[in-house]
Amino acid sequence: MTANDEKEQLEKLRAAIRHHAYLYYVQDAPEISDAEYDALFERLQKLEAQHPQWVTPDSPTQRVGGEPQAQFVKVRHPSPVLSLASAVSEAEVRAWYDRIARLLPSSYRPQFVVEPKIDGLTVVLHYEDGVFALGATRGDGDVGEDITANLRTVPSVPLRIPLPSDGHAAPSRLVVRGEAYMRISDLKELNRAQVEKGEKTFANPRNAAAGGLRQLDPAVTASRRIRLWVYSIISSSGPVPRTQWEVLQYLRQLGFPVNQDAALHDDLDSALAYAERWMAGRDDLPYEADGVVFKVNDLTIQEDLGVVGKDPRGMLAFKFAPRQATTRLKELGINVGRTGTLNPFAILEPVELGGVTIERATLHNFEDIARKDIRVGDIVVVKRAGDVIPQVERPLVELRTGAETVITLPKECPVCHSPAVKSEGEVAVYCVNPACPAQAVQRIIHWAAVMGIDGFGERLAQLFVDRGLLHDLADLYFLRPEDILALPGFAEKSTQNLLDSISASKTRPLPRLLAALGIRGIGDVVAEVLSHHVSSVDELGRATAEQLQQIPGVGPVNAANIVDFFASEQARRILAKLKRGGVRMEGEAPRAAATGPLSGKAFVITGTLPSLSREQATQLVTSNGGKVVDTVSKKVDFLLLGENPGSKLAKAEELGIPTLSEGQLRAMLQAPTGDGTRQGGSL
DNA sequence: CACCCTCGAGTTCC
DNA sequence: CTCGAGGGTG
Repeated sequence: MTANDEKEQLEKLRAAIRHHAYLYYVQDAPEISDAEYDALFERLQKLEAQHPQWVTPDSPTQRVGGEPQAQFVKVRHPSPVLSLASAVSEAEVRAWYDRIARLLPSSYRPQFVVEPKIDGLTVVLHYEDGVFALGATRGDGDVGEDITANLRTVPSVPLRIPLPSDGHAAPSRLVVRGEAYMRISDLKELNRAQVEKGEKTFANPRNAAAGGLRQLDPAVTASRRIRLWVYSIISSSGPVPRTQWEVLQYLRQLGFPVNQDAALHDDLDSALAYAERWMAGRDDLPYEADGVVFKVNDLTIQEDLGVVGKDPRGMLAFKFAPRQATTRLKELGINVGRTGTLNPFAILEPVELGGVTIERATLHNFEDIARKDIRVGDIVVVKRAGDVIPQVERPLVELRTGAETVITLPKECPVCHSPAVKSEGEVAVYCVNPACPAQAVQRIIHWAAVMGIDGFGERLAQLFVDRGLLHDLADLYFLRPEDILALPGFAEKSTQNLLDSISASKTRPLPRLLAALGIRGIGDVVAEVLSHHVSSVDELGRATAEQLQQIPGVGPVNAANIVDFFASEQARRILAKLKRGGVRMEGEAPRAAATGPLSGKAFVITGTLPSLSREQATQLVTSNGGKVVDTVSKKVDFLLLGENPGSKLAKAEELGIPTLSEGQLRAMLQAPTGDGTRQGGSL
């Protein structure tokens, strides 16, 4: 074989390998087996080894290797690489549309391209004379980092723009923007390998791709199975299509990998419908997406619309509200409850979920932690219960590195360092010190909330305790204006408001008072029942356990809790102080349950009512003889239904409980005699 | 004694 | 909202 023959064969091999790599990585439709591909590749390597002078930078063999770099060089982008404004609801997308429509000629109806928003790392690729010359991260949008050596190892990054099939000539200079990402399956594999090597695992594909591309040693990047999708042209020496849709076709023709799920729509409704449909199937995608991007198709219009900050007006990310996220559990925190319970919570690496950044989440209790085997350092799945309260669902055990630490029961209270105890057969762990300052703060907050001292929450309670102004809840009634005024954030007016609010709390109905004391196991409902059997706090204090157990809803445990409470030195002191402070400790005139058209009926309120606050609605129901309870159960007669109801509605439907609107409730009150309601017996 | 139903307690973020 | 557990019932 002559040298010329060999050179020709070498070129053919390269072309064949490029072709098959393109089919495999870009089209995802290989025509030959992996083994056949490997054979071609080995043959090329051998030829190049024999003729090093023929090795070119765009040869498929040049994807691997390269010298590790000392650091990344900064690269200025030819024009700013913009970011995206985002929306989390259809309403926000429509609001965006309304904003841009006002800037457009009134007769103009924009088309939209909807593209998946890939969870990856934005990269900028430069081609000189059709050859991959420079690749950079987005950085701050103006300046990124040169990661050319690493991007060369990514198989779907064309090292040379494949010759287009339809006669288009590749421009001599072309800069494109794309997203480097990992498939979910590849990430899993990578994490498995990381665990074996005892190295750090990745919580999501974006971190893995970003970590992979920011390796100083390209050989490491090469092992990461990173992929690419390209979706826009940043600059070109040749003609550029005038619409986004044509840009995607053009990039595809040039041989770049372009996501297949992009779609062109003639109006916003159609685009939104497509987006919703596509998002619904997101769990089945091989890659992670965090939403879609809406782009005004006409690029001239996009330019005319301009930029706000770094966000082009002509584009919008429509993110789906994820129901869960994964992040690292950095540390274990412990809260002290009002009753002395030590409650574990997770301190997390901040993660966005449903439009808010989550930094903490409840871990419920230590048994739950043990059952789920949650450890400090774990990557955990976090979700928001009822779309509000973050909780740690489970650890991703397969992502463990061995550096995680098992969570054990606390030995002592994190605040007062008294011993922590767990009684047999009980889940909760308690701080044994009744004088624990953390408990005092919680009891004060509870008192203030139940007695209706507005605006006195955790922050203030903590502040007042720290400053030595409050040692227990009864001290509230001995606060002096000058002490409050000296505190940060308080002036004349706010001081007076607080004092007025405290003063107003001195005369509350007996059930409020009983609930506010914070006796373990005694909440709103039991306090209400108790108030029908005693006329004052003192009378309750004199009751024996046997007497208390006669009261419905009070069993041996609650009876003992009540007796123990009144026997404690601390409680006696506080009760005496409350009396001195002028707090009324008796009920009003002997009370019988109010009677009226709603007698004997139990209501649950859900959602926002048109004209009544929750408190007003409760008042309205109780003053007409009805009862308002918090949870839907078989004993509930009606669900009072407002706007945006929560899960109570589903529960009520399940139990076949009728719902009422505020209007229907009012109509029931108007009715001369209820609808055959039995008169609730007064106790 | 084994269930079922309700209540209490604690929870996060804006 | 969720879970544990108290209280009542069969």
